Amino acid sequence: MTLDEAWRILSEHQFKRTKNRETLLEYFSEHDKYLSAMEVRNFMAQDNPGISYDTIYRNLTTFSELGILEETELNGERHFRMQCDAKNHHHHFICTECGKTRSISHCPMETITGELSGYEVEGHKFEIYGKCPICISQ
Amino acid sequence: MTLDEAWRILSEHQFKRTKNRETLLEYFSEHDKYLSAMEVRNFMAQDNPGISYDTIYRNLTTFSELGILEETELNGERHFRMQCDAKNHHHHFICTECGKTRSISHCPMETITGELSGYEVEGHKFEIYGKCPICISQ
DNA sequence: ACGATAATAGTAACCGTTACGGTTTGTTGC
DNA sequence: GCAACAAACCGTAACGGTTACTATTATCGT
Repeated sequence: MTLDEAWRILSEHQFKRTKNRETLLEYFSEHDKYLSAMEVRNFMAQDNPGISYDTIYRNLTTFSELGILEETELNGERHFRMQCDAKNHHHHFICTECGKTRSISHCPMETITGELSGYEVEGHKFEIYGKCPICISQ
Repeated sequence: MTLDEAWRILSEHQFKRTKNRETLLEYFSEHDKYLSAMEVRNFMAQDNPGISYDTIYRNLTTFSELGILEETELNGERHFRMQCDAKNHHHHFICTECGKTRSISHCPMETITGELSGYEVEGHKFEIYGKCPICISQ
């Protein structure tokens, strides 16, 4: 997702354009990986040393709900990344070393819904963990 | 997994048979669902009102490492259930209403490893969330 | 039954997250 | 551009699940 798309979604929902949100989106647009709330906070504190946790978490949660960010839980902490392809449903390989991700086009749900007749499927999570080629060679 | 199998694994690893562990295993053997650490604590407190968090978490972690329990993270809390089939790799549908689970035999990794040449896969998570037939009809 | 050592109780610290009251900032209509 | 209103923010404290520590107790091989 581009910055322009993100800002369009925000303005459509009457969210204001603030310096904090600019910094936050800029940070995510430059990283192709899941980032913890603390990593986000540390980056934003460079521009704005007194930034509040309230601001960090409120915006991360809002952006996640709007589909601007993707969220997942790694090691008991909330992690976020820029929504990479809102149109096409997909999953991720996540490098446990550097955190970088790689999209997986295949979705297992296609072949499974038949196995769950009588059940109401609301969602699913499919993530693969391991080492990416760069981290393997180091 | 049966209680006997669990105790065999424990004794093989020189873990002692204690009242707390008996209560804990009994509780899991009677529930076909993921239970939070707090649910476990509340149950065990009936027998042993002064039970320590240390005891709860140490045993849950130990049992999980030994493969007696399965562990997953739901809503930011650690949840555990009796290992249902240690031999055959499988995944779960998890009812978001009652917490009960249903095994899914199909594993998506079989069809995906080819897509990840150059990557070192260490693990994966595949969970389906929704409502089970019983909760739908209520 | 004894002694070595694992297991536990009681309690406090830890850490990521959430919540709150008061202040500042962005936007909208003039 | 300015006022007014609501949204967004800061500073800080509370919260909840988890982890850690020390002294005490229980288990098990001998």
